[in-house]
Amino acid sequence: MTDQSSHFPIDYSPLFDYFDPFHRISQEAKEAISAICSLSKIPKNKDLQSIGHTCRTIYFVKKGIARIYYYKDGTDITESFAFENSLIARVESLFTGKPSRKGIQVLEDSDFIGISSPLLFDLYDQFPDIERLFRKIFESAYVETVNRIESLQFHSAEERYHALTQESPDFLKRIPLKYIASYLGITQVSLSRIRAQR
Amino acid sequence: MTDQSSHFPIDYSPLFDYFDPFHRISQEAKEAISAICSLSKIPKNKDLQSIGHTCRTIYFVKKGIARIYYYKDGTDITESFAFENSLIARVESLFTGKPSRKGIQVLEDSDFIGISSPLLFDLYDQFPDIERLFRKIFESAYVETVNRIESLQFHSAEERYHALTQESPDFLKRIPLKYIASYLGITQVSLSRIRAQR
DNA sequence: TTGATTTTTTAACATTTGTAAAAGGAATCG
DNA sequence: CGATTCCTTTTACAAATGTTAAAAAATCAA
Repeated sequence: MTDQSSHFPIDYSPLFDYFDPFHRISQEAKEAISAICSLSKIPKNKDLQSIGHTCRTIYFVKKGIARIYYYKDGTDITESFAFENSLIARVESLFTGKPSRKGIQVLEDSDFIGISSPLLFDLYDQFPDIERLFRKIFESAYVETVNRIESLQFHSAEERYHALTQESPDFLKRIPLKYIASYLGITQVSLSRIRAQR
Repeated sequence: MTDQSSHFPIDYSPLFDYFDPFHRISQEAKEAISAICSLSKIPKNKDLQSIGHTCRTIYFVKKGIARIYYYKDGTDITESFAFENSLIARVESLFTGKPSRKGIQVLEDSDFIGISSPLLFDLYDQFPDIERLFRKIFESAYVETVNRIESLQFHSAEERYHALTQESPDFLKRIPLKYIASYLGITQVSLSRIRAQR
């Protein structure tokens, strides 16, 4: 089966292992979350979510890599990447309910656990611990985003590239450089130049 | 009284008017929040919070303007501004509990309502609606930050400047250009050049 | 494997942005 | 008011990054 959602029995343990450090929730709460999840297997280079649709699913990357991208004057720009054991969602659409100009594309054959966001938000009323869990998850994502601004605002492209190679060497091995360039806010040509410097 | 906190009777209505569109809370909840607030009056150019301290207060700007700033290789960089009727906090410290390399400086004689964050987080257990209110406030701030990344990542300095003049003409009237330049991620000289272009 | 396609690098030149220093203006304070 | 200080602009030059096109390298599919 490819490019399909499934309701076959799914192993949710990686998801709950990911949740645990943020906030512990009851077994009952875990079951409530499981009930609003489904598995998606997406082949390399396909879109998990297409440009123009409103984000109503929060994805957990079980296997593979994905990126959020959009077009600016016809050129493809990568906003962010997500690796195994992390969440990915177009938050500006998730939290506003407006259609997103961004899409999510898969860079390797990947498996996702999709959590329905409208159903999740309904669970918040019933399970305050689920609300607290996701509050903490998004607070943490917010902090990462603030740190990223600092990087874009006043580090040179070269500094940003070298920081990336140190923090996540995996990036360079598994992601095409053309995607890394726009993620760093520069062109492919500039990135090649930086790489050639030593 | 200047540069001092006060527990004199404070008019909290602007704060609760600001909260309302995010999430309605009970009168009891409002009183609980009021009980953990205090007023700070800070004169122009002074620091509301200094570099190196851990953020334990969320500020509401009642009057005036403030900015979050830090030093990169000795040069002063503005991360963000806050005007009347908005919140300001160094979230990377607020949510991690670590000391902040950033400070908050006041650009005009200003009045703030300071909300103690440890006491606020305690209220979350007692008042789920307060937790929900702040969850929504920070989700909204998160969305703004994501949009700012897009601006820094793939708009030119000139585009960013013109976007700013359109979105918030007030910026230009009330904030020294040297602070606007670093906020846009460029030097004062570059900003002057852009401004001179027409 | 071969051939086709995609990705990455290189080159040459244009444009943008940075740096340092000086000059002009504006605000502040006694 | 005058003097000082701070802010903004201007100038000249340097460095970084963008643009376009082509070559080289890597990847993919038959």
